[in-house]
Amino acid sequence: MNSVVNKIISREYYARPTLTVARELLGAVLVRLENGVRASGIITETEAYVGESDLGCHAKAGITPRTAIMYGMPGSAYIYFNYGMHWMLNAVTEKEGFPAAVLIRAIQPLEGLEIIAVRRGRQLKPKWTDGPGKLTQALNINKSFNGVDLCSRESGLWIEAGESISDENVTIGARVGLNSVPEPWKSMPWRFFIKTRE
DNA sequence: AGCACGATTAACT
DNA sequence: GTTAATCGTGCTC
Repeated sequence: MNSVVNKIISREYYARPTLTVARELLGAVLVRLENGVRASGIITETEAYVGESDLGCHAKAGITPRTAIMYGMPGSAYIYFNYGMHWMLNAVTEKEGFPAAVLIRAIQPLEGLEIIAVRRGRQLKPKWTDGPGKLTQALNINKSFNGVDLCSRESGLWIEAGESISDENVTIGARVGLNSVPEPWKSMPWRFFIKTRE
C-alpha cells in the first residue's frame, strides 16, 4: 500500500508498559486476511486497561475463564462480548502473568473497502469503524479470535507497524463508558486518539 | 439456578 | 437527549 513494508509488530513490543503500547499503537495498521483478501485500517483510538488494581479493567475480578487471556502471552488477542451484541478487540500487553490489555476503539479504513462496505454500508462512511463494536463488525472479528497470536499471520488477524504519530496530533483523555467505575480509575487519562485528520 | 449489569450502537423524539 | 436491543459473565442464594 504505502512504502513501509508490511512489518508485523513483535511480541517484545506488546510486552512493554500498557500506556506506552496504547500510545504507540496509534498509526499502526490492524489487518484482517479473509479468503486471501486484506481488509485493514489505521488505528486511531485506543484505551489502556492495566492490572487487577484498575477497577475499570476486567482483571479486577482476578483470573476467571474470561480474563485468563489477559494473564497470558503479550501480543495475544483478548476478545469479549459486551451489551449482548458487540465484540471488543484488545491486544494483551505487559509480561506474562500481569493482566493488562489495550482496547482498539477505532480505525480508519485502509484496505478492503468493498467488504467493509458490505458489512457497514448501511451507515454513513465516517461511521463505518469509529467505535470498538463497529470495527469488529467491519473486519468480521468475533469470539473465534479470542486468544489468537497477533504476532503471527496464521489466524488471519494481526497488527503491522505504520506511520508514527507525533504528540501534537494526539489527544489524551479519560476512558469511555466506565459509568459505574469508582474514581480515580474512571478519570485516569488512559485513552489516546489521533486528532482529526483532513 | 437466578440475577443485575456492561470497555456499545443505532434509531428515535 | 433518550432508549431498546440482547446475552455472557461473575456474583449471590
